[in-house]
Amino acid sequence: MEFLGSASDASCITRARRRQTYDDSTEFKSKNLHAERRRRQKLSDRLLTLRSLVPIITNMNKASIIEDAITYVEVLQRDVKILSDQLLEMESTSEEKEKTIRIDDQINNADDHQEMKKNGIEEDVEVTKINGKKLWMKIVFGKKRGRFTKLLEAMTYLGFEMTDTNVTACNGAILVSASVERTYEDTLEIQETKELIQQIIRSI
Amino acid sequence: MEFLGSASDASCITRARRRQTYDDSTEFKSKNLHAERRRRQKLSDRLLTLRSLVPIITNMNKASIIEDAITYVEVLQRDVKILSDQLLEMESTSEEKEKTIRIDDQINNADDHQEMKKNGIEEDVEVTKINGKKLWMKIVFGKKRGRFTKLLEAMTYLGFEMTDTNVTACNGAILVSASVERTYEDTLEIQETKELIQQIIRSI
DNA sequence: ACCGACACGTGAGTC
DNA sequence: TGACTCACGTGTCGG
Repeated sequence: MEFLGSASDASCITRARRRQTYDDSTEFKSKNLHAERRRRQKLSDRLLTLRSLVPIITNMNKASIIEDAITYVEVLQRDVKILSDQLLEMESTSEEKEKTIRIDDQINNADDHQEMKKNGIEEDVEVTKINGKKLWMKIVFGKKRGRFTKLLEAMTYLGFEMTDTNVTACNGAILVSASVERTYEDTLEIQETKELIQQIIRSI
Repeated sequence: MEFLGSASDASCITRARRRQTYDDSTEFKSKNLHAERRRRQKLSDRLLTLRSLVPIITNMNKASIIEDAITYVEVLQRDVKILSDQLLEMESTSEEKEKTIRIDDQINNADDHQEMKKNGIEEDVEVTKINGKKLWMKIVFGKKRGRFTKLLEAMTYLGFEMTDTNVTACNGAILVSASVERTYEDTLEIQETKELIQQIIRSI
């Protein structure tokens, strides 16, 4: 029932200001005094860590800390919702786009590999050397829409210069024979060039 | 200094349990008694609204409420980070995809008539006679996806046999020069052949 | 009976 | 000075 207690330290939230230092020697009071102190300190610590998580702080008050935490939680929840919605939307549109591409692919370059193989023709790339800078190559590949143009583009882009090109299309296959030299490279490795062409064909 | 105060209501957080009802009639104490009551109530309200925002609640304790709020804020922050990262990644990959598609389009089917004409190149078909059964022809036409293949198909279908074909693609145009002879027809009219080729190009 | 959580009233500090 | 916040000690419920 007595009021004057025995509180020595009082760790405040706002600052380390010492307050209400009482005498501890006189009389010992309630048994739950220390427990209550611990409880208060725990709550203050929690409040402090909460405050450390909230970026925007208006006041150092307890109530303000909680208020700021409330608004921050609301902001975070809204952000999560917005972000997940955007992500969902993006995924769906991306899937649609993929689908469109697939359909596009199917419509455009419906590959005649079947027909080609049915007629006993197989893909083939042969490269032989004519001289140091010049190669001759024979390429047989399944007809796809735009595949030859792509091959030309790719080889032009890669610096190949094709001369005396001979192209024939029959039975769902395209045969290309051409002399090739690379513009800005003095040596042309046969195997390397062959693999490059195979890679181009595979990629288109 | 007196302890027995005048607290009538005590809105607890955990439940609406009435506690510590004191007598208000006896004596009036500190002036900040009401202010303190208001402050406590405000803080309790804030804590309650904060609790309403947190989905996972372990205990109804004040400290537990704040603790749960802390962990929840951490989870939300992590979620926001993860989501924004995913979104960013998706956007970049999507942009890459778009870019790929654009490049693909540019390579494939974007009819480059505009670019071709911009570069001073015009469609052209020239046919000259080599000998009775053999012609030489030069064809310049705007690049479209599959146009060359179609040209080859059409000419094969019409019985043309092309030898020494030279194909170049640049600036959105395709130039084809080739020697041509018709398999099962002995005479090849120059003007006729030229018009036929023009018709083929127009039709595709 | 013990222990934890709570609201209370109050003194003390700050602005 | 007054308005405000804070920590304190305490009584009192509930488990």
